[in-house]
Amino acid sequence: MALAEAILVCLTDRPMSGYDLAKTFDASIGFFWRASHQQVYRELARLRDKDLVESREIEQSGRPNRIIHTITKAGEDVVHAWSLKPCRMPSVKDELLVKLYALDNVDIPVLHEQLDIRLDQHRAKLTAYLRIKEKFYDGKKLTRAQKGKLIALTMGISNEREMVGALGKAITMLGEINE
Amino acid sequence: MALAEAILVCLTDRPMSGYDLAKTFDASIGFFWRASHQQVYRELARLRDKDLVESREIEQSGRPNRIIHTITKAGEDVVHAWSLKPCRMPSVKDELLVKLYALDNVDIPVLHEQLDIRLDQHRAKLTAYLRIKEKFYDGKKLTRAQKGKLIALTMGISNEREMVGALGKAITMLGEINE
DNA sequence: AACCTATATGCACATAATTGCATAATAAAA
DNA sequence: TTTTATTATGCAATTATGTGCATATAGGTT
Repeated sequence: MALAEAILVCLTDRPMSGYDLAKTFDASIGFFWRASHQQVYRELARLRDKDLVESREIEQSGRPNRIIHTITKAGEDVVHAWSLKPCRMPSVKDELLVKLYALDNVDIPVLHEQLDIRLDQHRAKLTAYLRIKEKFYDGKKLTRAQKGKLIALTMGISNEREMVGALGKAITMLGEINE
Repeated sequence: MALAEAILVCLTDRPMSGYDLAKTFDASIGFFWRASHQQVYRELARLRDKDLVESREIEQSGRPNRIIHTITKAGEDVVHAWSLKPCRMPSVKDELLVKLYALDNVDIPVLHEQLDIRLDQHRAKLTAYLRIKEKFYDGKKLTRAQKGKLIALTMGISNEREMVGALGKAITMLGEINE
């Protein structure tokens, strides 16, 4: 249910359209909570029904009107209440690890490729995170809100770096099996 | 959809009851793909409908009869076909990181506690994984299937170790904000 | 005596997520 | 000239996941 809260959190920063939010979920906050644009629009409708956001339409010509969503007082209260509730452990669901676990029932050269692909994906993420850190955080005077985002980003970086290392090791171990 | 495949993979090892599978999902394969016993029973019914497993009942007295599920040839084919399909990136959804991201809208002492709790959870996981590695893999002669499980476990260990380190660092960074 | 754990199965309801579809205009690139 | 990307919204159907409930017995603990 924390998609609602993630959206509300974004709106505490500034009022946004569904489109803006969807983009935000493809970048910044999406590093920690992934959601598609369809999910965002659906959740926005629910938030509006519960009066946690207020929506007003901005006329545009040539394309659909923008609908700008603003968090309400009730919405802010929901965010605060959520911040007090314990966090769940993110549920582990990784097909790649299941395939390693099931090594005897799996095509090993294909698995090798899949590990390489995953390694590239984590390398790409790491590069993206490092670029953001350098561009927006390094050597800058930061507000408290920015410091929070930096802590989250730092965890992301550490995570991706570890995955790159661990996948490299896994690929080596897998290679040694066939010798 | 890989719950179906995860179950089938377990059944390639040996025929099992739903209860056995549920226990397996609380331990070994559950480290990489989490599922509750309700999910397992429901998925087993679906696998039976598709003739990917064969189920036979074993009479017992005093408690419900055991239903032993055996993977069929069609089931093995499904596992093999699955092994050739590309793996998805596990979808990131971590409330704790969202709370850090939203630092300005969050109760900081409570967040501090939540980070401590998460740190303990990862420490506990790390300890459990290390114990399993020591007990079942270290200094033993391993089959290929076991080597696969060891690679997956090694990645799990590396992951947990990194999380413990990163959370420690995050807690320090959070502490420095309030100074 | 009351409670907890293990064994063993599963339904029903609710919430969440994915996938495909649908619309509609502009501007730039191939 | 056709295709693709960008802006902008959203529904419908399906699949997946989570939560609570329900049953039933044996054996050990407080």
